[in-house]
Amino acid sequence: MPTGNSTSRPPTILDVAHRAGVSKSTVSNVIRGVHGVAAAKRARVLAAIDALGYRPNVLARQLVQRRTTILGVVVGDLGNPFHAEMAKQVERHASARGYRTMFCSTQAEETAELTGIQNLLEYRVAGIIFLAHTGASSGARELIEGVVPSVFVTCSADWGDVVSGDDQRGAEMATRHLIDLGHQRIAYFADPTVEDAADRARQVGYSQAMRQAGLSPIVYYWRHAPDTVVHNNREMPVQDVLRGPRSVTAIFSSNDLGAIELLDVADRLGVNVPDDLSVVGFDDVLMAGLSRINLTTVAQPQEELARQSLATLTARLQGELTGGPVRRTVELELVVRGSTAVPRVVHRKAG
Amino acid sequence: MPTGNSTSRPPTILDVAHRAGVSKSTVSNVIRGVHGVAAAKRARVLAAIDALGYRPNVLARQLVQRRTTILGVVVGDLGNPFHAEMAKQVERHASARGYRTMFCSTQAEETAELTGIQNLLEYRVAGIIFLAHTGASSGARELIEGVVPSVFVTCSADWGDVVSGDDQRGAEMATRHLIDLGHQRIAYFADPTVEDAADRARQVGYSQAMRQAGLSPIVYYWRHAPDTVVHNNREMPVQDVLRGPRSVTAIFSSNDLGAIELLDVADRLGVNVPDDLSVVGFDDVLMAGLSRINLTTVAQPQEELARQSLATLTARLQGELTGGPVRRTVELELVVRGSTAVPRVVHRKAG
DNA sequence: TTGAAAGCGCTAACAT
DNA sequence: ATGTTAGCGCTTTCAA
Repeated sequence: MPTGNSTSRPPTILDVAHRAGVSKSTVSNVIRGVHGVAAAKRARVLAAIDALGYRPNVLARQLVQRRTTILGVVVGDLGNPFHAEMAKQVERHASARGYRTMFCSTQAEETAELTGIQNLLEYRVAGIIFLAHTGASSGARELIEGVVPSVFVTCSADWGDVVSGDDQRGAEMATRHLIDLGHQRIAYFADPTVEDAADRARQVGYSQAMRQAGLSPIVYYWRHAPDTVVHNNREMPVQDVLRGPRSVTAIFSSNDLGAIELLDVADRLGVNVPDDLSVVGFDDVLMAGLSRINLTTVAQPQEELARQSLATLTARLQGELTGGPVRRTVELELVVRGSTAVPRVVHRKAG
Repeated sequence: MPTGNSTSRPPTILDVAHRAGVSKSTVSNVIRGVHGVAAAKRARVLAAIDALGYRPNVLARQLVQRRTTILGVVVGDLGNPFHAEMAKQVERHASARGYRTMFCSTQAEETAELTGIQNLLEYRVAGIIFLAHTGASSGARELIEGVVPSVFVTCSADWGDVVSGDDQRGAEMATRHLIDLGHQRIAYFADPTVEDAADRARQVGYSQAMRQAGLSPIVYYWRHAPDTVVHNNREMPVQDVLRGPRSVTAIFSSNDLGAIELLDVADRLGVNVPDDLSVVGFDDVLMAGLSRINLTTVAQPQEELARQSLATLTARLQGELTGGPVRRTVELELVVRGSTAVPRVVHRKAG
């Protein structure tokens, strides 16, 4: 039973050694479980550890070993349910593999990301997992490359390992689903919070599916705040896309949050989903499954993504994986719910 | 410009000293910004630091200082949007005060919490912030008390500082809102993911408001999975509460997630909200504000909660706050949305 | 103002 | 099988 002495400093390995009447190496050997410590001594050491409430100082250990078991996790916005869930899964898998996680939140600001990375590096993290990355400048690369391995999950950089869903294929599935339902005027809505690389891949998948069906892609870049959309470098209100002469019968949003926002706007405008407008999202966040949201979406296997990223990173750390960046892609799945339906052609003609 | 030498070990303070032609103490003085280093030497040191790409090893520093600037954060479930947002705010405020955060996710399991705490302690965290706490045993207390200060945010323990919303008052407001609308059969739904202490306080607020209005409290403990509810130690399907002879006209849920689940069930059963059933939540998570959810709820000021917790913890760390546990309470606010309305008395009578 | 030296708590040779 | 010793990279007296 530990002496609840709150004023004294935490006991060290030396305190244990003294109490057990052995050298500190022996204590160290016991702690690290190295073979070849006499049973009697081992017992005495264990007893001393228990009596003193001794807890090894990981900082000291990792200082001499010159490597930590801390993993840096760069996360964009924990307020975003997709990111939060990814963070959770990453923490879970890291923890299971004996690593601790040090989070650094960037709010998609590059300066925040850069100072965050510096902090992680000062703690000599063993590796860095990017759940978001603003690849605006080469700042991150200059800080990290050749120092610690890093893996980009659901985001991308050409100088590190990448684990992500098959965005292009996912977008194709989503788009084809809408085409198969009979839609022809199908727009792609790019949400600004989606990573550039992912957005591009999804756009490619969308455009290819459209062209293969003889349809022309229409891409909108969404600014949520004033419910405005940018198309061909021109701003216009979202409502003009949902109604009016430029209106579409279906929208594929680059993520669920954008899609849900779209449902909100549609509701306010009296545009009925799915009768007047079909909406498909991307990610399959928890919210999407609520009966009131009921969003058709492309599901990302977050658990699998986290698993793969940790497998990749630990492989690098253990030297099992060497050489240039690898890229792992996991399968996505279309989850059909109630936000998509056959277009109401009659209405179109009448309008 | 740093030499991108990927094979060499990171430069140490000694490398910098050699290159600058000074002693390592001088380098240390420059790094820590202590006054009284000759301008010329300072410049040489700075140049050497830059040339080498030197980055101080925080582990080494904190080993000699015998204290870290790492804060442990015990979080229940990052998949829960309320927890995720709290985690985000806590990270933000910690970071702003120069602390790093080490997360440990517990999934409401005590063993996970306990091993998590041990890990944090091995890293010699300066303090621990609990965003969730299973106070089942005294395990956590035995590990932490007298070792590092800890603050319980939105949860509770009698041996540490507590920062939380005024749960009782919040529950009173919610209940009174329903009473004022004319409801009489108002139930309290306890969601299992809400911390015990918070749940109790909310129940008290609810019960008091009910009794003051001459109404009798009805408390249900909810098991989401099989849509079952426990009342007076007897299990029954939720639908029996929404319809049937035991039905109520309003429900106050101990959190938003439970309330949203309730909306789902109501939708499935064809029970109209708010006409047939008014629902009030607690927390005001992002989802609650979606037009399709539109939940009346008691808002927790998460940013303020995080701010206060960090203020409290850092005050302890700097010795500005000493003595027994303090308890800080922040004001809550009722956000009236579309899930509550005057009860449809006609319907009641007819049913 | 600067440098030398003694640790912080631990691991990992190396002796014994 | 156990103890001795030399660091890990840094801060912090203490002298000079």
